[in-house]
Amino acid sequence: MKNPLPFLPTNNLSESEVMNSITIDCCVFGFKDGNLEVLLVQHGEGISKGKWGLPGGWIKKEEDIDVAADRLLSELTGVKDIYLEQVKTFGKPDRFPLGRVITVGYYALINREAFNVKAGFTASEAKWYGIKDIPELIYDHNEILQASLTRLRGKVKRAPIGFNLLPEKFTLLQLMQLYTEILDVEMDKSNFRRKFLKMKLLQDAGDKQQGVSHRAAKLYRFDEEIYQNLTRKGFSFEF
Amino acid sequence: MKNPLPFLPTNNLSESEVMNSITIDCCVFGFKDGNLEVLLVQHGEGISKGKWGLPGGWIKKEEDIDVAADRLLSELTGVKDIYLEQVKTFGKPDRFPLGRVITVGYYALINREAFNVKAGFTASEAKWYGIKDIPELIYDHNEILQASLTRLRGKVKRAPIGFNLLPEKFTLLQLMQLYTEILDVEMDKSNFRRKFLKMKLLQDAGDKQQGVSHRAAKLYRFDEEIYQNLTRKGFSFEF
DNA sequence: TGTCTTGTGGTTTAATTGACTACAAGTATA
DNA sequence: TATACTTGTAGTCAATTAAACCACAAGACA
Repeated sequence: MKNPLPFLPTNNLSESEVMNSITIDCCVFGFKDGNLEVLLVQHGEGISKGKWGLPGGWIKKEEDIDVAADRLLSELTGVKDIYLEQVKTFGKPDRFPLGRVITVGYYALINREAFNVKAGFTASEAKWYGIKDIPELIYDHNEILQASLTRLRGKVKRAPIGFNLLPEKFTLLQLMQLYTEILDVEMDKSNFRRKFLKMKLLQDAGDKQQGVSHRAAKLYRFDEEIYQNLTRKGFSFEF
Repeated sequence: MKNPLPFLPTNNLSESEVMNSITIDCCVFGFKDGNLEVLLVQHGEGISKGKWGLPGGWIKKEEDIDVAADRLLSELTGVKDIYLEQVKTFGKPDRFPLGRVITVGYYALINREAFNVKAGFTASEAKWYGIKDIPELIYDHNEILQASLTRLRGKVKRAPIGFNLLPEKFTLLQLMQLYTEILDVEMDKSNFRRKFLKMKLLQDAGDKQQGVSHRAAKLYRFDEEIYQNLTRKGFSFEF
């Protein structure tokens, strides 16, 4: 059966290898210098040439959709086991201009210090954009991005997923800035400190910041094991 | 193009009218006598004959997926404008035994007093099951139901959607029982009362219960307008 | 030495929660 | 008519939590 939609990039997959009416689009979040950013790619071919959009691609015929999202992401970033969560499926009949394509939206959180975006994927270029400086994107990608952001904001209050955006060791102020940026609220550093330490989710890393021009802050590490215990009881990060 | 999956019921749609690799399944919640229930249908034809599952169906080629879910539901229940929310898309390659079919899961909340399930749909029979008495369902429908329930539990704490399960006028104790049942927690009627009234979401309906063998309780009504105002500020139903 | 910045440990006060008590308003029935 | 029974409604009180601040320590830098 011929792929009825030959106008979409196929990520080096032949047309017969993929499902022909459903794709995946992924909103990759990163955090740098206190700013929340999103990884966008510039389409190098087809009708969207030159425009920015979310990275995405086809699902293989015998591939789980979560696996497809994971594959797409490691093809793009070179990193495996990225935090990934399905957001929503977008299915307006006219969302894609050249045919009916439904897309499953995901968002991902990555530690920007630990990877480099691979060039040459299906896109000619990839670039980080600050969350407040998102340009007009192709198709309904602005809507997907907005839904991802809303989901991230909700999730971050109920589960400690924010750590996926930070390096392994971090200071309490960095953590607070992360929450401040994601939730877009001001908070008191002293109250944040007390509240977060009381949860006992953080492990003292032993050492301190290096090379800063002020008093060096203690470094902490997120303790996955302790978290698993707390998860059963459930807890909240309302600030 | 011939529908490659002629073994699925098509809800009176011809094969050429639908997308052939994607369906919708819907978990319909109802509330009766203090119990949370789910509407299941028994498949009357095909390989799943005799087994129970969630109501579902195909998406038309030019139809938004949310619209398709809404259509499916009003075909089944005869009620329009039912509260409906997309939960998640399920895409394991082997979830459906006879071919690759991805399904978008929704859940719906309906007021059981306001409708009758229509017989004859794609199913030979439809029946309400208590949330604690769900049988083994076809395909991955148990998983879809579980995800829907989890989503409902989360959502009900952050938005006043529970009212969709109640008749227009209800007592505070009915409302509390609804929360008790959905969240599976005990609560104090007096504290519940205080907390809920403080939100000022409820409008005094003016009259009282009729025909009960005890002191008649005041009836309340959910005030959509007031809710819209509060929504902007955000609020929580933690009990 | 003094000043600047950021980190860290507190206090104070108001608001919220959870557990509980008391009683009011009806119905059923003896 | 009186009594018990059930559910609705109101209020108390101790314990906890949250928000707004304050004070100072630890280093860097001039």
